Amino acid sequence: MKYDFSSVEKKWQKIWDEQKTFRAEDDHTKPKFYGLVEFPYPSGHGMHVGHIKAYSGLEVICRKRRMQGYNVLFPIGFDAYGLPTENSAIKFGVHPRQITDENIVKFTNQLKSVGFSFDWSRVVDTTDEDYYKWTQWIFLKMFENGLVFRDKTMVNYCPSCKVVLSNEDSQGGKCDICHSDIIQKTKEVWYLRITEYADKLLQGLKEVDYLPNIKLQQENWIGKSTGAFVDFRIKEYDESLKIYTTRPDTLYGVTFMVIAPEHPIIQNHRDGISNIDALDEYKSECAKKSEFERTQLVKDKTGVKIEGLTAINPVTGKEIPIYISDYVMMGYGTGAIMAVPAHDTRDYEFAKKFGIDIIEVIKGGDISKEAYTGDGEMINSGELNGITNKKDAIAKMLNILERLGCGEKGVQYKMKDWAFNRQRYWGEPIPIIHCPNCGMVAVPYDQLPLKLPEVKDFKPGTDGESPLAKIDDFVNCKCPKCGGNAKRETDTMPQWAGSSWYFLRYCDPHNNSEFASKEALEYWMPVDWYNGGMEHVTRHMIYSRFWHKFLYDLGLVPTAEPYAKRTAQGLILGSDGEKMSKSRGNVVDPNDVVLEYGADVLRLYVLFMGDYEKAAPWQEQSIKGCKKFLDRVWALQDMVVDGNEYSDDLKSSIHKTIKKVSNDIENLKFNTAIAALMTLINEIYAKKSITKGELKTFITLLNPFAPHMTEEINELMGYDVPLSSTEWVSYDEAMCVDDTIEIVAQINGKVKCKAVISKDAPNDEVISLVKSDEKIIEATQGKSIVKEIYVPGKLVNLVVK
RNA sequence: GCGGAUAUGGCGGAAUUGGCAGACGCGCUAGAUUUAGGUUCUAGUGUUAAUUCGUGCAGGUUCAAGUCCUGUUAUCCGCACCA
Repeated sequence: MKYDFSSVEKKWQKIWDEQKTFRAEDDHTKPKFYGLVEFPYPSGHGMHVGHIKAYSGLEVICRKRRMQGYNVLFPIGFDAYGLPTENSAIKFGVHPRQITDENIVKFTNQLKSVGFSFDWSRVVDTTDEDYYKWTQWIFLKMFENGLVFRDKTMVNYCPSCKVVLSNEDSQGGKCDICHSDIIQKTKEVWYLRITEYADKLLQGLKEVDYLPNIKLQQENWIGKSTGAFVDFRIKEYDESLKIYTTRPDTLYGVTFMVIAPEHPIIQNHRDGISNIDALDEYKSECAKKSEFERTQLVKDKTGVKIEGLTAINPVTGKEIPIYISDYVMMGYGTGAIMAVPAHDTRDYEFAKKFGIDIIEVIKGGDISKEAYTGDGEMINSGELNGITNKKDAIAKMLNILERLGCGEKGVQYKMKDWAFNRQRYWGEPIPIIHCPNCGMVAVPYDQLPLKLPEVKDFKPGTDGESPLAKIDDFVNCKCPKCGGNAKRETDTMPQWAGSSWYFLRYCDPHNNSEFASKEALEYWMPVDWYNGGMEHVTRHMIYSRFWHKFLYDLGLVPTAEPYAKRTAQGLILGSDGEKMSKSRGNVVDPNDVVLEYGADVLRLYVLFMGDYEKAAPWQEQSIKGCKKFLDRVWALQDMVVDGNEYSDDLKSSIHKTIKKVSNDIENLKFNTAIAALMTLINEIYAKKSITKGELKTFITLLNPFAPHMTEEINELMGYDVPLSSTEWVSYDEAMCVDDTIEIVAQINGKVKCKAVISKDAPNDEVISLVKSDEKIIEATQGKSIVKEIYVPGKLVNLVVK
């Protein structure tokens, strides 16, 4: 009987849909498991095989958890605000709402066609009024609590199109649309004070189970550094220039200072600077580069010396020049640095180019050739001379600075506050009103959601305004405080907003009075296991942890951390080994695979193709192996003999397979779990028969991977209870241990022969057995055995001379 | 430049974490079945004349290294020159 995957898969998908098989239960007394995958952005291209791989991992784990008796919440939704939708709306003149709805339908059908066991009653759509009402609500709570502020920033601006552009749309300093030169323009924008949570975000990592490299990336992103703030007196004025350094120990080696071109001290003393024109020109040249580009142009340091401002090194009392250069950023530290050319590569390059003194203060390198950044004995450093330990040197210097009253210990974070706005239509409107009398006023909570108004033209407004700015009905309003005429904020929130709390909404998605009820949150939170892409472990995860921690501080969520565990899957590359992309033309559409091979084969293949956590290229040929395997599983039905027991010659293998599959699934080692099932089926084929009980175990183990076929076999075997409600199989540890073991005999580490021994044979017996082997005798002839090593159950190694 | 990773047969990848390198799958070879092709089944398949050599490259530690250490090269991903 040939397997008709198409009709069988449709049959079971219909049953799951109609019987709501995978709904999370509201019974809060059962043990729960909350498995979360990153919800997709419903793009017009439809799903990507990468989505299938990303979801298949936790899919297998969630199906297994249900079989283990857990009440499982495995939700899905759509992160639907974003530029691509808006751009196609502009291009085709269709409302983004319509495009989004169409795409969501498309994605839903595709996800269902793969048979994912999502709880479809809890779908969340970030662009839904009932959802973004609460996104705005949380934003207002942050506003109330002083975490929202306005400040200036530099944005990529196209003077020809008169719009603000993203970094992506302004690569190479050219506008993506009209190809004219981008300039950096100052604009006042919204910020969320995420830096206030920097330390909490860092500390919180101690209590969660994330992969070590994920933790490391988050730590590096937060980037806590301890150092010192030091004040350098300006000779010409009664003021000082504050810098931040992580290496206060090198203060004696400071021979110049560098400040960011935008540093306010220049504006404050324009009259006293003789070469102000040159500085202005340099500054405007820098304005053409984005911050990222500034980081790229490391090859050649540029800068201009400020004529008219001289700093004084607080410890040596020497006068030192001040330069402006774009390798110093206004956005980190104080926008000014003390330069120690002998011990900092960037400062070294700069000093070489401008002919500035280089003073060695740490022994160990050759500063005539390059900067020495290692440790060593302090020299040329007054009181610090002779200290060899960096920590001690820093401590001593901090003492000196304190005594001189010109410096103190300081902590800096790389992390910047979160620029929380976009000048675009398709996003959550920021619920703030600008009143000429009262300033910034929150939209009252009872007026939420502040709905996105209907517009005809979604194009960005000119002069960097949002399209909403063109709608008078929306903009003009009354101030909720004083009742006077006021104007609404017209910026919308960035795409990251909606995804910063979606996991909370899943707990109670239809609640109209709260973002989620306390009971639901207390039962379901935290997320037990979150899996997603490596590209989201910094931004999305840090942003959402920040929102969650904020809500925790308000007592609105029960746990300090949202995600108890986080893993990440590797990319699926194209068959050419390159990243899949439209432009390379190597994209695989999961639909095609479902149509040609079936959903079970697709699911199996994405998990079998390689280590789940590593990137692997798509190989059309290899899919056939998975197809063949499932065909062999189907054909097992022709070999069934009666009996619910495991037969003697398969017993041990079955127990071992149960153990391996069970453990491998927990460790995301799906490829080896599947390989173990393949090995077992090879054994069954060699034997040409399988008992009913053995087959039942086999399809139970395979069910999370290939649910359609296994449910069908289960039904054909006459079982009333579907596998989805069947208990996961257990194994007997004693059955996994063999009575006899094969050990290896080595001479000087090279394998010479093998021997089969009983599992509890004493050491002496094993060694003498090995020594009596012909090959060993031959190899040891005329030589003396210097050492005998026996690793129980593994090998014997004889060292001979 | 900084940060994170990766490198094993013709290919995708295994290797219980220092103990038989190449599980499992693809591909390939031969045989069986089939009118033929496909499918399916069976056997073989790193390399070598070898008891040889073999996990990007060069060293080192060890009785024993894909695995640990030092250096190095290449590729991929992320980035905010992080002082």
